[in-house]
Amino acid sequence: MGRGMPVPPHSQLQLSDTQRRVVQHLRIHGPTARVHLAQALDINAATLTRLTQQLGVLGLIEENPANPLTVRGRPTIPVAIAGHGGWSVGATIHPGWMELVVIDFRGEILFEDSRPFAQGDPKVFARTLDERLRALAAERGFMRGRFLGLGVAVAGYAIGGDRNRRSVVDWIAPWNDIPLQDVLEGVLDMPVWIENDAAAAALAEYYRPEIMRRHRSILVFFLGHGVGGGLIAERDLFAGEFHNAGEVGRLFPGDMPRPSGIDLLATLRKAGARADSMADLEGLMESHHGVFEAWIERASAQLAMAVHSGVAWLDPGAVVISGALPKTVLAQLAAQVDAHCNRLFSGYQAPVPRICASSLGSKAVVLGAALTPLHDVLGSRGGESARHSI
Amino acid sequence: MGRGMPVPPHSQLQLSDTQRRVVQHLRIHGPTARVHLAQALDINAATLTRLTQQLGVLGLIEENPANPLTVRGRPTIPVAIAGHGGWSVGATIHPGWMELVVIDFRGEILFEDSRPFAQGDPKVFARTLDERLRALAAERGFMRGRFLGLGVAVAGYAIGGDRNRRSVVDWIAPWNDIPLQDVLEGVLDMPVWIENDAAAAALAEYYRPEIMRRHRSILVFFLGHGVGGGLIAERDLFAGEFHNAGEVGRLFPGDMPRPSGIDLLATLRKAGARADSMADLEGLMESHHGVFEAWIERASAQLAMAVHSGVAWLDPGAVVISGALPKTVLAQLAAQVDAHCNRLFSGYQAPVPRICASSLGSKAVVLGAALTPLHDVLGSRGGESARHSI
DNA sequence: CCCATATATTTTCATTGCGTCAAAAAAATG
DNA sequence: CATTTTTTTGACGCAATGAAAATATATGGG
Repeated sequence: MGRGMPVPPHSQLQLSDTQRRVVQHLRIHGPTARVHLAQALDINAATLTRLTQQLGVLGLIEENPANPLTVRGRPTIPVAIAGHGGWSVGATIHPGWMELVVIDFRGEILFEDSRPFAQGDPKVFARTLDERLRALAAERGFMRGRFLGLGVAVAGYAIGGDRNRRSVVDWIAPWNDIPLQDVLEGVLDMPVWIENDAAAAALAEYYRPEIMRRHRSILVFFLGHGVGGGLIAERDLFAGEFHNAGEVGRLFPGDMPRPSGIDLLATLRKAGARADSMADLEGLMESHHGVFEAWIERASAQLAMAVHSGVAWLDPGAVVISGALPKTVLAQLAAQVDAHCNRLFSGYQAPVPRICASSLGSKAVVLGAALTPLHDVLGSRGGESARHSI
Repeated sequence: MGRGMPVPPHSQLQLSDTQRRVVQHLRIHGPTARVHLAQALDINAATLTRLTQQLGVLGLIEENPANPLTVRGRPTIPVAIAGHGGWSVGATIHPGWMELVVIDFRGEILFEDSRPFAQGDPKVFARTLDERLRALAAERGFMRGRFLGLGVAVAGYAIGGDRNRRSVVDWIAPWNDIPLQDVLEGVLDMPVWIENDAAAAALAEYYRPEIMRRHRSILVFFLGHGVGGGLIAERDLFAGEFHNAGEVGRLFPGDMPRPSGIDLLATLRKAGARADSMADLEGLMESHHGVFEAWIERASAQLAMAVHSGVAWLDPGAVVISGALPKTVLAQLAAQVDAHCNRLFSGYQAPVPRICASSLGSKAVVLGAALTPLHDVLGSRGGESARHSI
């Protein structure tokens, strides 16, 4: 796996269909010997050698230490997604602060940071990010040319079928209805992807090996400031005709409380607790056990409705309940939704999806943001397609 | 567009990616001159000439009569999907009778037939079909080698994630949980596709030019014996992880009346009308106007719920209400569902889907069955992929 | 230790599909 | 008949892939 021609910056990376297939197989099945890759992908061994060489030069894959031997003959050397070939950045904005992660091509988090950010202006956001990245390049050797791009997760839906122009919640009013991709790319010199926060979370949940290995399609809920959904169909993020697939917040009428993190906080406050932010939740669980119980019961009934309809339409392999809530809360929610659904699905011979809780927690959104470039360039069919509207 | 080498039977037809792109463009945009095709598909004019030659030899496309001229120079000759290059068969089974259509590559119905069929046995079904096709070959020159395949629409959901093994309604009990594709292919010597009836209907609705030209994703309801749904995502039939996407019958609890054709019949009978089959509906519309009105009101409220959730999850470009009901009934249903949904979607800046009634009526299912082979071989990405369960 | 055997990987060579270019042919108008 | 535009054809190159031969690296047995 030598080093020949100079490698172009990753921001211009474009893989062929076959190359993408190899990468995707490795991502799903983990380190694999070339023979088995060839077999599984129905690609000639010679072709496969060339493919792995190319991907090696690009820094996308590397050879793993050989397996302990079991048979005679030349031993297999598994190849795997490379850990240090390049990076992707994810960012998202919260009320009053911003979050940032850098991941490698395996999807592992190399660096994470969150800092106060009161200003709404997206240009200031981009400049702050840029600063941070330059500092990181100096401190830890994250070379600029090796960044695939930046994914930004935004809490808001697409307007006019344009994924880059969104109607956003009030605390980031300056982000409303402007061409976010262009604005951010104007400041940062790397490709930018804009994604809905729940959709990003869905991508992150899907990229967990235990999910990806088992399923091709999943449904994800993310309970945070509101409640959102995301949907992976045939291993790809499903956008919908106007880029608003998964906007399940709409399913819960505005005049009733929604099953969201904010709503749990409000419920706790009403019960006399001091709950200002999601970070407080963990600490209140013991003292306000009953309030949590009641809320979980109500929220799970609401979620079960949305799960039920989502499953009927999409027939996913799994449903993941994710969000900025304590893990035990998510787990209880998942269990109760599961119970509700089992009742609804009873007497039905077809396979039904597992309903499970996320283990990523609130990190799902920003991680998913970082995975967006990765997924688009290295994973899904299109590449380039998802970044530009129409 | 000459004729050179002997052409292989269509049952083994396999198009390259580029060939498929050309065919798909023609299907969506109608007859198109080669210059414009080359431009739209970003394919070199020389390459395009070669592609159209190949597709011409295969009998897939043909030259249309030239357009009236507007400018100097050699006039453009539009090419179009050929009408007589080959055929596809669709079949479906109803309580007591079966339905059959033969379509050409444009999707036009060349022949349709329905005949009593009391027996449940799928082998007898296949033999009856085979007989009928042989007779047609003799009478009307439908040569066997020019059949792409047979699509069979079945009212039942897939068991165990196998699209060819289904849990079916009681009046075709012998079809239950057997490998339908194998059984039918054992009798008929052509490739067989098995599809859910509502999914087939969705395909048929999608292939109407006014839909296909405008949208990439749609949601379809089919009201017949029960209620079913089908879903086109990114111009492809979406199957779900276990091949049961669109099973929206589940959304309506079993102990309540569902918004189906059967339910309308039952409602009419309860009101004293003599309504034995869907064919009677048309005649009762005047005499039982009030009953229809009331039913439509109730059914549209039920449907609106399912539409609402489907739209929230999938964000389709359009929703089509189809079924074995009189057109005016479907139209009224669509209008009322639309009204309901507009209420639910109000205050939302994103584009919302049109909700419209089908003009295909009960024919949608069998037509969609016939389109299944066409779609899989000539249209969607895979080709071959959808016919075999993983 | 040396050699036959087994298996994985790499190299070499041929084929195919498609893009480019340039030129010719076709079919109209003025 | 000159001009214009589309379509066809031929020559050629490149990139991707497959088939077969060569090479690498192990085991196992004398």
